[in-house]
Amino acid sequence: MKKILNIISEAPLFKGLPEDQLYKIRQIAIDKFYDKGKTVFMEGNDCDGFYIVADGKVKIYKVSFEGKEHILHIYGPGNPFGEVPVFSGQKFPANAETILKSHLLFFPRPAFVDLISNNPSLSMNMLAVLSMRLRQFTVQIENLSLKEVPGRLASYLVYLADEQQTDDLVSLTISKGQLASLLGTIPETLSRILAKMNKQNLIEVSGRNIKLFNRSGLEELAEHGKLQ
Amino acid sequence: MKKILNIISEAPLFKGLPEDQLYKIRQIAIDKFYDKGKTVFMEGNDCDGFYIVADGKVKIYKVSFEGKEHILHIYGPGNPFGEVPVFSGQKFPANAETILKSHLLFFPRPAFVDLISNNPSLSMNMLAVLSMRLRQFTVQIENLSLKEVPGRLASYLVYLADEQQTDDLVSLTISKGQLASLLGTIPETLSRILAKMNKQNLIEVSGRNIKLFNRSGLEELAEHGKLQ
DNA sequence: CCATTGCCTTGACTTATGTCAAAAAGGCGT
DNA sequence: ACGCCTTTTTGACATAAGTCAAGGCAATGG
Repeated sequence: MKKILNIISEAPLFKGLPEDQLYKIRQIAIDKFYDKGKTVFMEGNDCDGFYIVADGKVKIYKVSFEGKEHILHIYGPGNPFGEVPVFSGQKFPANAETILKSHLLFFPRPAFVDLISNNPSLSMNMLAVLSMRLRQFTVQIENLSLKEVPGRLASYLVYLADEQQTDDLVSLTISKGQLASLLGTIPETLSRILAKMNKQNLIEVSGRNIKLFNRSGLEELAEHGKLQ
Repeated sequence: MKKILNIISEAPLFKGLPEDQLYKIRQIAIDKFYDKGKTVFMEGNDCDGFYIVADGKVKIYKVSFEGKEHILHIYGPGNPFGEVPVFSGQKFPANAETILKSHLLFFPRPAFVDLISNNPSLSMNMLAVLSMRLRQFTVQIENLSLKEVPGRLASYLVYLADEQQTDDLVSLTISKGQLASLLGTIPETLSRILAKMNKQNLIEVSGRNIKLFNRSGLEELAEHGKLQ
């Protein structure tokens, strides 16, 4: 129970809130447990609340008519998801599925709306979180429309290195198939591009571990595209 | 002056607010006038506030290293833009430029943050607006990664027909070059696809007016892709 | 130790879309 | 009506990336 309060207090959404508020928030949160590969909600479902990942990992994705899947985000501990329709008052715009055994906190819409409309600093936090999301989407759209796959991959690798605070050895936290989907491409293409980057001594791939030989080269690639 | 209050009261951001609040909002808004083709802000600029279009039209776009431009949105009267960094506290994530002679309302950040943190229903509105934006972005990303250009164009035409409340004759409010950029492609490709759709009796193009001969065919195309 | 399963890679091929260059079609002011 | 400009269309071509099919690799469990 204490651990949960910890997660809540460290989630971006609730950061900096006074302790009594955190308690109230904990009180309206409902614990939900999922095995790996379980659906949390599906596109078109009515939204009765949103989630925060306490433990595990969740992918948010859309599926094309032909069944091709595109992953929009992968969220881990502390990240909220499904909060958009809470405010826009519509159905879920995408699917959510656990990719690990997960523990989620569910915040029912009415209770949360109540909470937020009585707590300015919570609503400011919420605005900040949504704004960050919008910013990330802007980057993602830029990547999809302005860069080719090698550029997107390079961005991702640099981003990973940043996140993992290393400048030469990153490890993928998702399968290559999922990475392909996250980058808006297919496994075959990803595989070929990784091989090409290998050949050009930009990186060295062994399984899910990738050594970055030439970080500035990757950054350049992420910026300007072309992997001749 | 009265007209401005009208615009404010009808903007989604401020819809449903009590009159005294609208006055306060009007008081912190600064009028700015731009000729066509003027830059409002550029990517990386410090954000000192956000804008609402009172009159005219503004494009939000990103530019790739090679100078290729991708339009993210086009906003008209009543739409806010540039509000993301107000809350995420960062620089502008994209460029904004008028595509018509425009009258914008500028809301300085400190005054607006002040306003919002003292007014729960304004912050709820703001949350709803940001959520809608996120939803639109989700659709846009889906389009870019899951559909080919014909599908994206078909979506856009159906959307336009909806917006213009007609089921057979729509008129583009932007140039074809700009439309291409909005769809994440180039004018040549757009032109060819329009010609193809013509040949298949889906539409008839004359200048900026497009007759939709087969709306359900377009909807199908928007869903499933492929224009054989 | 082998077989099964899921994940990843490779090869051959197709196709959508971008590039470059030039012509055609529209606006607009004089 | 004229030339000047921008926008749009067309054509020939190049290429990134998807499709299909097969094979390799690694981990897991009998």
